[in-house]
Amino acid sequence: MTNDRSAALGTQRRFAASQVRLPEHVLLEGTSGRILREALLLFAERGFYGTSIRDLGQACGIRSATLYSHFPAKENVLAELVRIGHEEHHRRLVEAASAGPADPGARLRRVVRAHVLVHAEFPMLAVVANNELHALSAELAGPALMLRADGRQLLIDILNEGIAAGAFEVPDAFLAVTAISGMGMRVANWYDPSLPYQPEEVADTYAEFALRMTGAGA
Amino acid sequence: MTNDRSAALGTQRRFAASQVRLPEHVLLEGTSGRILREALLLFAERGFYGTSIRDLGQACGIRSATLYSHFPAKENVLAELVRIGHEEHHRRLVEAASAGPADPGARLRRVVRAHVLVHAEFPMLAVVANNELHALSAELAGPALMLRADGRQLLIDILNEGIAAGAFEVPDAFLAVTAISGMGMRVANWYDPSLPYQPEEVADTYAEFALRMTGAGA
Amino acid sequence: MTNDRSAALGTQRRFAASQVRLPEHVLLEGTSGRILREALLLFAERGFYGTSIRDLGQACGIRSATLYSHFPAKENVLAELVRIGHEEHHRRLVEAASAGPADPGARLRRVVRAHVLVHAEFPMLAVVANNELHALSAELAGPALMLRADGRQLLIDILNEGIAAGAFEVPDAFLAVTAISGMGMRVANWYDPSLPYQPEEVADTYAEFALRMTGAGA
Amino acid sequence: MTNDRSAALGTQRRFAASQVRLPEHVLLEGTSGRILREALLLFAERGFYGTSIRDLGQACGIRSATLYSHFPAKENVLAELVRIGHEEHHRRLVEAASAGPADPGARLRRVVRAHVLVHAEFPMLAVVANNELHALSAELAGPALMLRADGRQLLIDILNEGIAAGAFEVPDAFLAVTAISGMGMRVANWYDPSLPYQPEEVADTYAEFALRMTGAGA
DNA sequence: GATGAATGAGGCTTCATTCAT
DNA sequence: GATGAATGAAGCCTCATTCAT
Repeated sequence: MTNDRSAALGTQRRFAASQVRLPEHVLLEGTSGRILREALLLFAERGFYGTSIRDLGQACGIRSATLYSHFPAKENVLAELVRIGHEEHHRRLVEAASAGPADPGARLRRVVRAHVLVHAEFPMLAVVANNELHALSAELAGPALMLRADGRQLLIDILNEGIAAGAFEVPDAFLAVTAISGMGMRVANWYDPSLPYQPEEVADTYAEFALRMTGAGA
Repeated sequence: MTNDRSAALGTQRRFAASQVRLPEHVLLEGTSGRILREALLLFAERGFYGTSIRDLGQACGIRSATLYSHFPAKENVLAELVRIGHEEHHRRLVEAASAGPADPGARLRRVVRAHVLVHAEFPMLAVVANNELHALSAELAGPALMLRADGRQLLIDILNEGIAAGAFEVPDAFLAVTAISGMGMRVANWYDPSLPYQPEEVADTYAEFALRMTGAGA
Repeated sequence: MTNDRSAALGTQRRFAASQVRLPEHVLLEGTSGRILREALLLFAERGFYGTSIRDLGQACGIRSATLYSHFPAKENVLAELVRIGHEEHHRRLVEAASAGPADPGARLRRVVRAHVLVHAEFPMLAVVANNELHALSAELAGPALMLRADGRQLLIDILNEGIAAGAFEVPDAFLAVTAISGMGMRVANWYDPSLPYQPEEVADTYAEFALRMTGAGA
Repeated sequence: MTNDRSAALGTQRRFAASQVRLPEHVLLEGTSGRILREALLLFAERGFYGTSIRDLGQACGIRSATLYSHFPAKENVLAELVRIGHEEHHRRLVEAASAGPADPGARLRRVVRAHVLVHAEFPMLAVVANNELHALSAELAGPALMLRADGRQLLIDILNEGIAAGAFEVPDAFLAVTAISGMGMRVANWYDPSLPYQPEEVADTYAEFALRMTGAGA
């Protein structure tokens, strides 16, 4: 670890990443896509309430009124980003849980890798999805909250399975889940492609940490 | 782990705690104290930009204009909360690092305990300090950022020390720091006194997790 | 008179009628006709300023932009309705004044009948023509104002004629005109086909009232 | 009747009066009063939707934001005017119905006089109360509608009473009420202090008209 | 300390209209 | 004829802040 790194971290406010990225399957063409991309950056940097629609319009090169040709309201731009973020996260978690050997250790490793990877690959999206959810109405936040609960349950099940199978030995399963989940979520706040780590390296290392926490480390 | 717990977690937006708490040494008498306490709740729930001074005044039972008899501006209310949060966090970290046996494992355990404990005891304060910092001007955010960097360095030093001494064996020291730091920070988002865990239990368990991550677990 | 009737009247805002009607000779085919009919309802209910072209487009099943393929501007839709309303009113008044016995009593009866009839048969049109005229530019409002003045003069002439001939005995001719004209105009606000009165009944009765007012009642 | 008069009437859009008047008991001091007075003129001239809060603020010599120190919303300014108008109208009607000789003819004369008088004395208020009610939400319009229904019932009762007592002979009581009520309401649209009629003259003459309509004329 | 009134700036959103497709 | 996207203006309202009382 160099001082440069800590210096870089020291000035961050909400996150370190500087590149706007969205999952590949997300349509980014046209004005709608432009709006989503610029909103991702602005909402991540300044928060939903800290971003005015004039800010957003200016970033997109349109008048703020034009925004309403593409989204019903400002809130719906956020809702779309939150949806994309949660769906991508959930999709990867589910895929990781099911694809590959079924033993708890291998599953845990795959799921933690996926969890971390999505936070390292899409840090802004994760920051927005995790930190700006409170700005959505209950109606618009609902789907995301359901996916979130589902993903958490997936991790809980693996932990319980591993404990039941004698593969894991943890002081407390619930706390293990919060710890594993939490450390992965925070990756979005500090990871930056300019750091000398590939997302996969972080994912692998965090997976190793998770296995060590469960007493099943290599 | 029961489904009840995960269900309760599933509805959270920014944090689970419901009780406003500030460190004991913080003066909370008079209108100024009332303002700080209500601001803590509102900023944690809705964010700085999502809270108007009218909201704040109403919560305090005063007109918004009265606020200016106690604070120069809205931003200074946040700055004060951010200061309190970071100072408490830093004070505890430094104290934990210095008090007690000097071997890396023991120090790491004490520091992680302190880190987690402050997030479990003052979840709202931590949420505000961690998530609303971006709403402060560089000038007002500066002191907090310095304390934050200092605390992180403290953890880095312990890790490096333990590695040098052969007490710790980690894939990567930087990633270990981010993981340990991150899982502790997220405690503020899910911990709630109504959960069947005392803050100390969480702190002890997370410290155990940290030691396991460093290969020095019990 | 039952309480039911007065209760029904009690909830009215601008008018009681619920059926959109326009004079038979008005072309209502095609999209232009549809626009006129829907505008009649909306302008009557909410007023010109209270109706957006989006509202109007939606009611017609078209996009608001399509409206401009049929009318130069929103104002011209109103102008057309105002024109139709005033022309129909004027045409009927003139016809009533000229067709039939020339004695003042008979003429007054016919003219009042026509005046009331048009308000009972086309209440929405009358409400729009009478209440929304102020939303038209002077240029577009001009023709309607001329027809209106002409119609009023027609009534004035009949009154003066009857007075000169000794057929009428009124305290004040001007006030008699305002009273007769006014009570007829208000018919548009309360008449509803669901009431147990045919438009002709109302017209006959009001004509009788007018004659009584002039001292020439049956 | 001169041509001048009809010419003057010919250019009117919504009403002829040019002087802003409110009942004497209405507090008109301070900014709130100023707002009410200017709103009365503007709403009468251009309608509620045709008047922007910037228009209103400018007329009052304040910024539009200041309006919100005195009224919760634009709609509440209208609601207050509507309330004042309906209460004044209702108060006078009730007073006229009860004060004086109880025979139906005398009561009818007094009530019609009151009805007309209030429309001649406060033409703008009447125009706003009668024509802009549709711009109020159901909640805010409710009280006015109740007063209106109550006033109408009062007239209905007098008519029925007179008929039962043999004092009146009308073709139809309901239509007599609509005619009497309607001709009085329209006074607000044409009466102007510059006309060579005192409000009392109009009221007396219209009362005479009403009595003639009921067959009880002098 | 506390407040009501005032303000300038700006919030989000809708307005009527245009135009290339 | 019809439309989706765009626009400049304007809609109502709330913002944080000031200041005389």
